Amino acid sequence: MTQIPLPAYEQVKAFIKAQISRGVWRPGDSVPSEAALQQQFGVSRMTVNRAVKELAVEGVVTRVKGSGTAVAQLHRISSTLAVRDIHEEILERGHTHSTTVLRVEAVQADAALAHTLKLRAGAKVFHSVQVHFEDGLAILFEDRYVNPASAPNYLDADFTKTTPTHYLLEHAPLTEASYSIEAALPSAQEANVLGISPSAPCLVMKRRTISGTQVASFARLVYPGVRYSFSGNFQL
Amino acid sequence: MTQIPLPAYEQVKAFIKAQISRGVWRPGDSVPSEAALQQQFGVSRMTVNRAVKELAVEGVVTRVKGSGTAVAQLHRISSTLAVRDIHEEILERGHTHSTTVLRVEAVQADAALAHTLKLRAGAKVFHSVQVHFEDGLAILFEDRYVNPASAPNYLDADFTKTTPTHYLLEHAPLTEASYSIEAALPSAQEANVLGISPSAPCLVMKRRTISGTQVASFARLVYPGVRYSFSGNFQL
DNA sequence: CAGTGGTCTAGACCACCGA
DNA sequence: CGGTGGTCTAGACCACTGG
Repeated sequence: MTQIPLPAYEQVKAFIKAQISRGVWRPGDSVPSEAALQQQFGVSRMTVNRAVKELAVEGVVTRVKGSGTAVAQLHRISSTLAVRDIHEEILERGHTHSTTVLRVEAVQADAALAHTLKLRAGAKVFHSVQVHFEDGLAILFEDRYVNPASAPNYLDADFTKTTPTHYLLEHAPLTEASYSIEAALPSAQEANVLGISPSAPCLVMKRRTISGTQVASFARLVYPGVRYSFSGNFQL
Repeated sequence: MTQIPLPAYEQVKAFIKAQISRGVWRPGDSVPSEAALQQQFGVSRMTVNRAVKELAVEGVVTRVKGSGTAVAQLHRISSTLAVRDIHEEILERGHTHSTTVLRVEAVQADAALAHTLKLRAGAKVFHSVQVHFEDGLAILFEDRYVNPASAPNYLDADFTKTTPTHYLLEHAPLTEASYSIEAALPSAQEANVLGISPSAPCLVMKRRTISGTQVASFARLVYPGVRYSFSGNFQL
C-alpha cells in the first residue's frame, strides 16, 4: 500500500492488531512484554512503549503496572460521536443552510431550568428558538437557554448569520458538555414549524455546556426522525 | 486535590488547557513551540512533545509539521459514544437482565440483506430475534442476521444465557463496526412484544460488524424512546 | 525478589514550512 | 535558511505486581 515505510512504532502497533484480528491472541490473552517486543523488532523500549501505550488509549489492550499487558475484552464498541455545529455540518454535505428565528428574548427561569443552569429560580436567562433548514427542508428545531453571565450580549447576536452554537463557542470557551439522545414525539408547535406530523418520531438531543465553572447553555434539539440520523464508525 | 505531584507531561497539558479554558489562548492562536515550553518547564523535549501530542490526539490543538501548534477550532464537540453489550450495561446499573428468545433459525437472504452481509442473494444466513428486559421491563428488541462463515454454530448458542453480541465477540474477533441511530415507529410485532403502543417513538440502531474481511452480523435494535436514551460526556 | 510498565533525559536525524 | 514538529535511541529511576 504505502511506498514509504511506516514508522517503527506503527509497525509494532500493526503487528499487535493483526495478531488480535486474526484471533491468534484472544481477549484476555497476555501481550508480550515491552522487553520482548523490543528484542523482536530491534527497536528501543521507548518506541515499543509508545506503540503499546497508544493501543491502550485506543482501548485495544489493557495494561496493569507491575503485571503486564493483555488483549482487552472488546465487549463494548466505543466510537466517537461527533456533535457539530449544524451550519458546518450542512455546508460539509454541500448543501445550503438557512434558518428562521422564532424568538430571542430574556425570560425568568423556573425552578427546573434554574437548576439545570445552576442559577437561582427567577433569575434572568436568555432564550432563543429557531428552525434550521437544509436546502429548504426543516431538519432541526433548536430551543436554547443561555446563562447571561457566560454571554452577556447573546440577545444582540444575529442568528440568521451565525448559529447559537458558533456564537457561544466564540464567546464562552467550552470546557465541558454532556448530552442525551432519546426518541420522542414533537410538541404541537415543534411539529408545526418543522412541517411534520405531531405523530412523527423525532430524535431529541438535550445538551448542556459548561464554560469554566458556569453552565453556559442548555439546548433542546429536535430532529425529525425521517430526515436525520446520527452515525458512527469503529475500527479495531 | 492530588497529594502526589502530577507527572511532568500532565503539568504541561494542564497548563495549556488552563490557558485555553480561561480564554487566554483562543481558537486559532498559536501555542508556544516545544522548545519554548521545554525552557519554561525545565523538562526535556520528549516530555513536552508527549504533552502536546496527546492534546493533538484529543483534538484540543492542531499541529502542522514545520509550521507550529495552534489551539483547535472547537466548533465541534466530539465525544465517545459507548455501544456496549446490553447484558453488561444492565448489570452495571445494578438491575437484572432477562430475555425472551422469539426465533433462532436459518433463512435465505433476500437481495438487500445479502448486499448488507456481502453475500450472494439466496445465501443461507442465521437469524435470531429476541426481547431484552431490564428488571422485567422490555427495553430492547433485537433482530439480528449473522454470516454463517463467521459463526458456524450460531444456532446452537443458548441466548437465554449469553447475548448474541457477547457470543459473536467471542467467536468472531471484531475488527470494524458501523452504526446509525434514528427515530422511528416500531412495527406492529415490535410494539406488541415490547409492550408499547405502535405510535410510541423508538430509537432504532442499525449496526453492522465486520470480522476480518467478512461482514459478521447485521442487527436492528429497537429501544422504546420512553425507556431508553443514549448519553455522553465531553471534557476540555 | 525479578519482571513489568510509567516516566524521564539528553542527545540525534529527518522532513517540512515559511521567509 | 532557521524554526518547527515527527521520530528514534540508549540509557535511567521508580512503583507496582507477582511468586
